[in-house]
Amino acid sequence: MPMPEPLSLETFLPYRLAVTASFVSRGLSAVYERRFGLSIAEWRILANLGHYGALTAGAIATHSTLDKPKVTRALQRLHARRLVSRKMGRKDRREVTVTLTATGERIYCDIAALALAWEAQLLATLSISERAALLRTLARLEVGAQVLKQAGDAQND
Amino acid sequence: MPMPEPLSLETFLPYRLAVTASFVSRGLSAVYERRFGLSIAEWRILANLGHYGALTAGAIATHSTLDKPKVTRALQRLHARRLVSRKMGRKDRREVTVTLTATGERIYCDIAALALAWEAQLLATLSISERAALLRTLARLEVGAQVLKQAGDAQND
DNA sequence: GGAGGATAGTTTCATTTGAAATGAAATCAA
DNA sequence: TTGATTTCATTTCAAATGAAACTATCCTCC
Repeated sequence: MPMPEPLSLETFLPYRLAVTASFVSRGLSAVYERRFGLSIAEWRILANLGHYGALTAGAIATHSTLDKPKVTRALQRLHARRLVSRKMGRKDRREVTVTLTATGERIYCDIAALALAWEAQLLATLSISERAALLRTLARLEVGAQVLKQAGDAQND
Repeated sequence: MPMPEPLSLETFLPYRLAVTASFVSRGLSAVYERRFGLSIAEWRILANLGHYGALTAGAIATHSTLDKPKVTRALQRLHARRLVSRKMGRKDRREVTVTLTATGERIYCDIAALALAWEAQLLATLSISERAALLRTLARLEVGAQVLKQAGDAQND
């Protein structure tokens, strides 16, 4: 006797979320990869610096959910292209505070405009309330996933 | 004069989607990685085979949005563990048709049960209609992103 | 003050990745 | 049939990845 089919991929949320995020991410990155030669990590860092202003490398890693080596390497490339400047922390000299250069700021603004236009097209079929609901739901899932993960990890130690 | 700040990462959908998907994906994978020693790619393949039945390697790649080398390698590992069996296509002998073995089926069912339980916990804070709305919205975004990407690629050729 | 321990960022190195090349088989065209 | 073209899966190889080790600095407590 075949088991009842319990897991339908079409409606299994972790799967749908991963697939959608992958499509959206690749669609958007096509916009800036080709034109500006930036990786996803590099663009995320520019976006965080553009949005929050000067940040330490660690703060970038936290905000962007990139791991530390990725941040270090992306910053090296961005620095080589003179899109960011680095300054040793004056109080804590282990810290590196990173800022957008004028060129970096310009590129950030250019990409931000393109990214927002792309997002607007993507969201065109959703109503305002649907967009709001989506963001609210995503935020809740993010918190929920973190809580569940911690609970699971704690159980296995 | 500073430019008006247009791009807020807190509400920029591609970013939020990527972050949420990453948290959810890692949270869930913790459930089966440790207990069953399966990578995300391996589990996705099991899930597709369990759901759709026998598939060719190419069909798996399409359904799972994994690239072809990843599918090949994951199948090699699954085959070495005797969780899947491979059979040369009878009509087209380049094709490889992959099926779950009895062991594979059993592991798939075990993980499916765990995955569904995990999903249920994750979704506990959402109402039925919120869940439905989320799935509907994700599906629309997936299509939209594909269409936009094709439009963008066409422009740059 | 200095020993022990945390913390910020970098580097190392074994593993993973995926774009492109390859091989093998099918299909099309002449 | 033969030659050119396409398609399926695998392999290759240069590049990316990330866990763990490392360096430099800071902090704490005796």
